[in-house]
Amino acid sequence: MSNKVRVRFAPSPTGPLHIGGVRTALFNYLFAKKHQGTFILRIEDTDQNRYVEGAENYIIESLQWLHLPFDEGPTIGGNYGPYRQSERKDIYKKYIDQLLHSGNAYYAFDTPEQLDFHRKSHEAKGETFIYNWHNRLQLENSLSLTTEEVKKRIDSGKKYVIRFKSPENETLILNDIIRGEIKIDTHVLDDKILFKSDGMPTYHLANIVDDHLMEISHVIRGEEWLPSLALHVLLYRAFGWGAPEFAHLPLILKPQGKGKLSKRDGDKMGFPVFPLAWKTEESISRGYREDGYFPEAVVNMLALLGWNEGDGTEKEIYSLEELIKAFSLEHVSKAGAKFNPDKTKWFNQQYLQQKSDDELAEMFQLILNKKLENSHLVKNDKEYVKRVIALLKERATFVSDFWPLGSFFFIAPTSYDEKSVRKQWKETTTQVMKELITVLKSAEDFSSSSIENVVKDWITTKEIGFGKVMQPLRISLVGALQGPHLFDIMEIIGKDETILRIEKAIDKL
RNA sequence: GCUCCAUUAGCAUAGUGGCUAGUGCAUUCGACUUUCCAUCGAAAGACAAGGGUUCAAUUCCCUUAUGGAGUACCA
Repeated sequence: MSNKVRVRFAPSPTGPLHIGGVRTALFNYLFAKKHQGTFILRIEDTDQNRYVEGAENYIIESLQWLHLPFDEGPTIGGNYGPYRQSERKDIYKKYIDQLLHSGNAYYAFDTPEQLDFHRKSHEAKGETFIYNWHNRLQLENSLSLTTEEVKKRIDSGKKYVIRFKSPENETLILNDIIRGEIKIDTHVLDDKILFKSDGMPTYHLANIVDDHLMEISHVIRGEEWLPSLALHVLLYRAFGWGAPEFAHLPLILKPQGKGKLSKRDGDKMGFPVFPLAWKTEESISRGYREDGYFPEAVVNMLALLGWNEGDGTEKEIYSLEELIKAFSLEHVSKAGAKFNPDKTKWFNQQYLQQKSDDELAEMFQLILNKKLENSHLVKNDKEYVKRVIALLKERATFVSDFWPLGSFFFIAPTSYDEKSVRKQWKETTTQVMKELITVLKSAEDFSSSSIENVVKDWITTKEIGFGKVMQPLRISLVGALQGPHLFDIMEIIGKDETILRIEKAIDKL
């Protein structure tokens, strides 16, 4: 085995990729790139019953969207292929035979019904049924049956599985990069099924064989695999292979309460748990991409879920390149990381602030085109859009925010916020607004600062009071008491439009 | 039940055998803006409990509590 870093992300194509899976992919990617290693995508489709059409494409598209390209994998190939386990069936056959011959595995004929019966009856007595050294001789397998009987059963086409013969009494010391040493007694291990009766290997066998053949140097996976680590290490030993190093990532926990993050949490609290939207006949699950998140923000958020650069750094915004540089498995925390949808939004906001007005204008234009079917103001004036964005940017989190934040730059208000009107539009207001129109009409220079001077002078000399002018004016132009600096708005929409809107407000209110 | 893993403020985390335990989000209050927005400033808030080891423990060890994961012919 070479000492080059080779890691794999090995999802099952059973549906859309969960955000936890994406984080696992990300950590694998970061670790690989940090060490100039290879990032491999391997599709673990040994369970034919759970296979979902389109899931593999979904996985690949997700990685593409997040800019986490794999170096080897399905569709692009590599020197260690094939990269779908369903296409590696013959390989597993060969290796399970090896285990059978060396006495590390055995045939078992117990039917699912029989096993189920055992489990149930044990449960009734408050015990757990474990298929291992303490009872394997009482069950139907090639250890308890005669050689002839075993042969007879196999020849007659009776279904069987192949189980691992786990050692009876031994204390294993396992090593995890994140957790350190883990001790486990083999007498509590059960004889896991390695080969299913449908001729496919289970995850346990397939992942060891593939990791070995693909020369995987580090296995970085979710914490849910920790209980299987002993089995896997034992398997490497049974094959006589050196084992890769292991790192088990902490779980991603739901925002409130306990337990790991599930799709339901997202639905309930209104945030996506998938990178991309996923449509089935029954429902649509939202995705970060469709919800308007930037891939960089999602990556950044995910990277900080269970990892921190350490050394008291206060840095939170990392580009992918910076993450690669800073990442290390030693700084991955052991405790589960609670998912925080608000923080995710915050990251998106940070990234939005970093983008240029130009870039944002281009993205916003797409939304604008749909909204502005019959606007009299502007349709495709990029400069205009850019000026608007410059004003709105700092209060936006998503590109889609620009519309609710600043639709009045494109369409005159069609209605006025009732509460604001009630509070700010007094009887005298109409008269004040009429005078204001005269003042504005006289303004030659309609730039923000110069209108501001003119209006302020007028207010002071007439002793009207700022609020009495500015608030109704805002209502006239915006339709509500919100938006950026009023004089900036006036400059952008222009003199004519400004006066038009005030007249309209006087008329309507 | 059994096995394994975890536990710093509401949340995410940093950090250390010994001075006031650092940061971000959220919260509260101020400033600015006559916008319950944004920005800026400030405040409040934590080492799960008990026992050791030690001159000294949030930091090392044990127990308890709490939580999580696994316990499938699923991955």
